[in-house]
Amino acid sequence: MPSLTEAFFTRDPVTCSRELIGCHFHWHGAAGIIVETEAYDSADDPACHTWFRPSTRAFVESHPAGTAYVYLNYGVHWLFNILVKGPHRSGFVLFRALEPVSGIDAMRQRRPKIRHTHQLASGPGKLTRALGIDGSAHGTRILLAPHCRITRPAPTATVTAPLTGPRIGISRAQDLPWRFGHPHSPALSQKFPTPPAPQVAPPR
DNA sequence: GCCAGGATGTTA
DNA sequence: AACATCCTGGCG
Repeated sequence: MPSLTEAFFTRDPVTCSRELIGCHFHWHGAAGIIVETEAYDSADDPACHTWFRPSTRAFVESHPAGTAYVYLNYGVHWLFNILVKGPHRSGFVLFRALEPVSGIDAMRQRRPKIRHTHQLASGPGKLTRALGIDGSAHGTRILLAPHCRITRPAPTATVTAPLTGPRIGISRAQDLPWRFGHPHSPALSQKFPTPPAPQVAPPR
């Protein structure tokens, strides 16, 4: 399976977030399928940290595409993002959920109370806990690090139509459908809204 | 199964 | 004061 390079992240955040669904994320000997992501746009997205944090605007300016942006949320959970810098748009991809594939024993050790495999990383804070990601990854170019790989599946296995919906846990910009999910994955953090009924009756 | 509430650190 | 969350306990 081909590995992503930093070039993947030199496009716009929404495209990157959507195309990451179905890719495999390897971190220090553990790995899983990326089943849920969210896009944040550094220019005009009120939910993006750049909207209200000068330090995050400086981070975007001073780091290349593919840099990890990791921060502590609610004082409790590390959240893992990758910096995206395209010619027209920049921002972040938030990794929200993973379906564990390997290194499951290590994930269980870090999340000892979790019974079901598909609940080990079914949320952005759970994901970082399961993989052992913390603030030490912040600001590093993960795709150049030997312990990190993101691989793309064969074209036949690519998720062509990920689920979409509003982002979770934010109060601003609820109208933007910038959350993406793997259809029918058991490891999503929450259900996606059912898509609107088709406007025209399908042919029979 | 559901929901209310608490823990907790960094930013502004 | 707000916050891109998770877990627990209480209730049915």
